[in-house]
Amino acid sequence: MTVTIYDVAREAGVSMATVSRVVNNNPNVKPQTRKKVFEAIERLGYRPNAVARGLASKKTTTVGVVIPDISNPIFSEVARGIEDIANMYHYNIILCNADKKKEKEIRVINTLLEKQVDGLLFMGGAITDEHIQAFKTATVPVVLCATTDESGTIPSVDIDHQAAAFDAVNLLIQYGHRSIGMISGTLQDPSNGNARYLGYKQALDKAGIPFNENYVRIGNYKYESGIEVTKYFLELPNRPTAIFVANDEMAIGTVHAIQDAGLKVPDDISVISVDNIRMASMVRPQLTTVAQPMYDIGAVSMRLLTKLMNKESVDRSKVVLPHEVIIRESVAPHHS
Amino acid sequence: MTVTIYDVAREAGVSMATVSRVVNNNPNVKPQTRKKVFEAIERLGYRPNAVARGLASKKTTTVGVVIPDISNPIFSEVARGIEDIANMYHYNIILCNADKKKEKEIRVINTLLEKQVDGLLFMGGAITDEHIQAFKTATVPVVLCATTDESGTIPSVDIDHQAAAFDAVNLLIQYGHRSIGMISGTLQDPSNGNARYLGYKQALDKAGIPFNENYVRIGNYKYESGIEVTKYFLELPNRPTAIFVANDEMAIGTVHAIQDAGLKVPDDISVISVDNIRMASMVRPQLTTVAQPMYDIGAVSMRLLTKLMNKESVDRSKVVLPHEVIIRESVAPHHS
DNA sequence: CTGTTAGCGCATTCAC
DNA sequence: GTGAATGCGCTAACAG
Repeated sequence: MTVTIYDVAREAGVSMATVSRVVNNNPNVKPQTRKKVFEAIERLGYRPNAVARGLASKKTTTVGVVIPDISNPIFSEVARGIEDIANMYHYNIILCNADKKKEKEIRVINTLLEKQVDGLLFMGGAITDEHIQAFKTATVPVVLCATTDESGTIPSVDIDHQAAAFDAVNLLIQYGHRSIGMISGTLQDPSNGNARYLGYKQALDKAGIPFNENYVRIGNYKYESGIEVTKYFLELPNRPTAIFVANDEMAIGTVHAIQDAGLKVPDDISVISVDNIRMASMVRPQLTTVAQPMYDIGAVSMRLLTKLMNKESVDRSKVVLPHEVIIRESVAPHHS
Repeated sequence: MTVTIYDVAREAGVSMATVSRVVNNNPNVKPQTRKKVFEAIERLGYRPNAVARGLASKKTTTVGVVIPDISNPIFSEVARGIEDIANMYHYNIILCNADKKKEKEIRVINTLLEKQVDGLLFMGGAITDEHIQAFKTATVPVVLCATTDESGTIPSVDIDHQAAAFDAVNLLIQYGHRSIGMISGTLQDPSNGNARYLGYKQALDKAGIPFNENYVRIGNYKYESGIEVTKYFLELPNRPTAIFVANDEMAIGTVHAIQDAGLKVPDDISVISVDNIRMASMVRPQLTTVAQPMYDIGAVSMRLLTKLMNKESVDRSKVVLPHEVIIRESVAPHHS
């Protein structure tokens, strides 16, 4: 039924070792023999069995990528970066969606490890002890991308979320705003949600603006959430003149909520966020935001992983990529 | 270094066959023995090697999914449907992005087949002879989702794109529009791009509206493309009063181009499209569009694949799921 | 340059 | 219920 390397060997009148050599591009084969083998392969429609190869060689040339939420544009952009570099180094990648569920993340890590991937890339999300535990059982290298672990034991590639948030809020302050609201993500995630919150506080602090609890509300990173929380701000007796939103998607909700209330962005209220997903320039006004180099985060983390898999030495196993403030149309100076 | 089934056997004082049985939930094991084995597994931190298992059993319990463009929300939603059903039937799925390149699609199909997946799901995109050829070499079942092949030889799950387009344009006509532009995708793709074009023509035809070549322009499904093409329409001496756009993303571009020109949607120009991605309701005005049941397309195709993998008989191997016109805010009656 | 020989880690007969 | 033996398809020494 299925044609094996042995069938090819017989057909070509050589040994299976030779077939293996030509299939694996081993140079130690006479061109003539190589040709014979290729013809036999063609004739028989032979397709190498990666499973058998993996068992024999103890390498699968594939890396597992766990993606927290396949429908989140951030992660899909990171995935592109991962892929391009993976292809460059001739690794296959297998993507596993984890649906934002911690339990599923752990499960996926384990099945990936069972499948004997040569390395693991873990994207996004908060890193808990359970994660660390799962990573520890791995005999292959692991790198985090677009997230970090607090303990700092696992190689990672990410931006400095606190600094990014700081820069965003700081821009608002430079534009004369002093009543600045924030729509945050969950504070439970230290590497991301909480970091952005800290950046916000830090910027206020530096400018000598007192922190006002009523100016901070928690959203869930979704568009609808942005709308909802913004309504709260709009009903405040002294509503903020600018809002810092933890991600672009919520920020679009914020813009629409403001517009739906008959106000204008940025004339009445300025809005700034973080991420710079494609959608950020698919709104009117276009979003001013702090860009995360998503593609690069993916590319660099994959490159780091290849080094680790090759047992090359790496200087820093925790790399922080630069972010950039992208000025568009949603922020204006505050006129008092 | 790595602990094998054999180590567990020794540790538990049983044979490897027994360990294999408990790992695979074979009922023919005395509870007491089972317990001993589990303890040994725990103690040693044994993790089954899926590669070895795959070689021995000739099954990998994983299905390969090729996704044409991971950053396209349509496909990621379809992928969710696939995943949920796959989990339900205890299959792992490995996602492979093909970057909208035919050459890469073929390559990915082949590596997936080499990896001995138990089945293959091919998403989106035009199906060429090369694809068919690649599928033919597969010894495992293949199903297409969100696309169809013309020859009808491969099982598939999709909507009737022509009918969907027809319904969209028909709505416009019922609202009194007779000057209806269309922004199409490539006409090279029979199952999708061309089908929507045919639906447009069909609707005009039925209403006795003469077809006007200048009212049809080809875009590339991207936001920017929607903007660009719409500008062309706006400069037409007798510009259309309504535009049918082949997908939501371009339609958002259309809406913005119209607004940027100082006109209003839908008061001045109505816009309707196809897909109903999340973003369709993240614009002002919210898009009236024909919904594709993306999640269901994924779920149904995965279900179909499980049947095929089990060699169960299926009644129809080409299933067409219903679409639905979603009325929102971007279409208004035409006032002459 | 090419062939022979051993496994890789496990599922699966077939006995007992 | 359990164990012993065999082989899945291939790579990797090793020998020649």
